[in-house]
Amino acid sequence: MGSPSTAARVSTRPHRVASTPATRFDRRLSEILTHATDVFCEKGYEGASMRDLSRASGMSLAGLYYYFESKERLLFLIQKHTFTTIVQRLKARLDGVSDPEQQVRIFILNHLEYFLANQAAMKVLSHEAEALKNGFASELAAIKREYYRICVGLMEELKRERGMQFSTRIAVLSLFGMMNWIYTWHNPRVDADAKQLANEMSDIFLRGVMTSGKGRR
Amino acid sequence: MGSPSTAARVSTRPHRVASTPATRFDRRLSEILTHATDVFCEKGYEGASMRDLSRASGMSLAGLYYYFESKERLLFLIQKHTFTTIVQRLKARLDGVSDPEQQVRIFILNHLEYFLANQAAMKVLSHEAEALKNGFASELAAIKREYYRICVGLMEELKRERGMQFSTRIAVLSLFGMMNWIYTWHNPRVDADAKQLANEMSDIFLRGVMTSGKGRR
DNA sequence: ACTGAGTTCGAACGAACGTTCGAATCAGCG
DNA sequence: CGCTGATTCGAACGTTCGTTCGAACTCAGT
Repeated sequence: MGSPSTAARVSTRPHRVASTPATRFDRRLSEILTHATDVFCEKGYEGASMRDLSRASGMSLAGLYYYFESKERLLFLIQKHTFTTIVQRLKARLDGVSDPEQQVRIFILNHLEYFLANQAAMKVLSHEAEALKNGFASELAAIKREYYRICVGLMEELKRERGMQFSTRIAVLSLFGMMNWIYTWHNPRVDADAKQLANEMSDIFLRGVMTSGKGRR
Repeated sequence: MGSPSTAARVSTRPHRVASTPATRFDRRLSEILTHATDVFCEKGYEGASMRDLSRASGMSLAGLYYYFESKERLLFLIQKHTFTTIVQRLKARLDGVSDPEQQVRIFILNHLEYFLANQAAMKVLSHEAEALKNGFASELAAIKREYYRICVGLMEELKRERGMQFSTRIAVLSLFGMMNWIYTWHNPRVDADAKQLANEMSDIFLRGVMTSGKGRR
C-alpha cells in the first residue's frame, strides 16, 4: 500500500528476448543484494546502517527504498535466496544416487562447497538466523525445516540399512554444528578446499556415527 | 580519566570479614552483568540498547555508568568472566587425569555442562565473538587461544599415544562447532542433559577421529 | 520535441541511540 | 545530629538511526 504498483517486487513482467535473463529491475536488485551481503557479513545486521549499505552499493540512501521496502525485508531477500539456492543444488545432486552413505557425503560436500564459495552469504544466513521477525521469520523457518528434514531422512535411511543405533536428532544437529561453525575459523590461505574438508568431516562424522557398539565410557 | 578514583573498577579494597565475599560494589556489578547477559542473549549486542539494560536491571540509565564506562566494556566483562570461569573449571577437572581419551571426554563434558548451565552467557560468548574491538578483542582472543591450545594439546597426545593420523586443526574446530552450535537448537524440554549429550558427542567425535584407516570414499 | 513510466536523489522527518552532568539520596561513622 | 564519600537518578547532550517525500533525471516510443 502506498507504493507504486510495480516497484519493490520481483518482476513478473514478461521479458521479450533471451539476451537479458532478467529485467533491469531484477539485475539491479541482485547487485544491491550482493553488496548488502558483504556489509551484513562484516558488521552484522543490526550493526550495519542503511547508510553503510548505500555507500557500499553506490546508490543513494533513498534510492535503495525503490528496490525493497525495509531493511528487514532486504535481509530476508538475502537469506531466502541463499537458502533456496543451496536446497535446490542439493536436490539436483542427490538425484539418481541411492546409496545412503553416498547421499550423506553429497549432502556434506554440497553444504561446504556452497559455504566456502559464498562465505559472506552463508555467514549472514548462519549468524543472523534470529534477526527476522514474525512473517519473515516463519517463511525462512519453513525452508530451514525442509533442509533439516532432508538430512534427517538421509540419516534414518543409513541407520535402517546398517541396523545402527543413535539419536538422529543429535547426530544431525552435531553435523550442522561442525559445518556451520566454519565461518568462524576458515582461512583460505591456511585451510584446504571444500572437497577435502568435506571428506575429512564426512569421515569423522560417518565413522563416529557408525560402529554399532554403544561405546560407553 | 574524569571518573571518581575508585569507581568503575573491580575492587582492590580490602574486605574485612568473610561474611560478604566481595564488596557491595562488586556484588551490584555482578547483578547487573547477569541481567545484561540475558538481554544481550535475547536481542544481541548491537540490538540491545542501554535503555533495555536499564529496564532489565532495575537501575536508571545513568546509574549503570557508575559501574562500567561503556556498553562495549560491559560486554567485555561478561565475556571475560564467562571464558575465564570455564577455563579455570576445566583445569581443575583435568588435574590428576592422565589418560588422553579420558581427558578429551572431560573437556567435552566440562564445555557442555557449563554451556547448558549458563546458556545465556555462553550464547553471548559464542555469538558476539566479533563485537569487541582492538584492546578488548585482543585480551579476549588471548583467553580463547589458551582454551583452544589446551584442546589441541589433548588431541595431539591422544594421536601420539595411538599412532593415529588426522588433521588436529580440523578435528578440534569441528568439535568446537558441534559443541557451540548447541545454543541454536538445545531445548531443555526435549533434549537430554549435559552428561548424556557429552557422552553422545564424545562417542561420535572420538570414534570418528580414531580408527586408523584413512577411509577414503 | 513531447510524453510518461521507470529510476535516482537531496533533504528532511521523528525516534532512538550511547553518554554526560549536576543534583539528590543513601549508608556508615563521629 | 551532621559530615563524607558512595551510589542513584532525571534531564538533557549531540549524533545517528530507518524511513519518507517530492522533485529531478533517463530514455524508449510517438
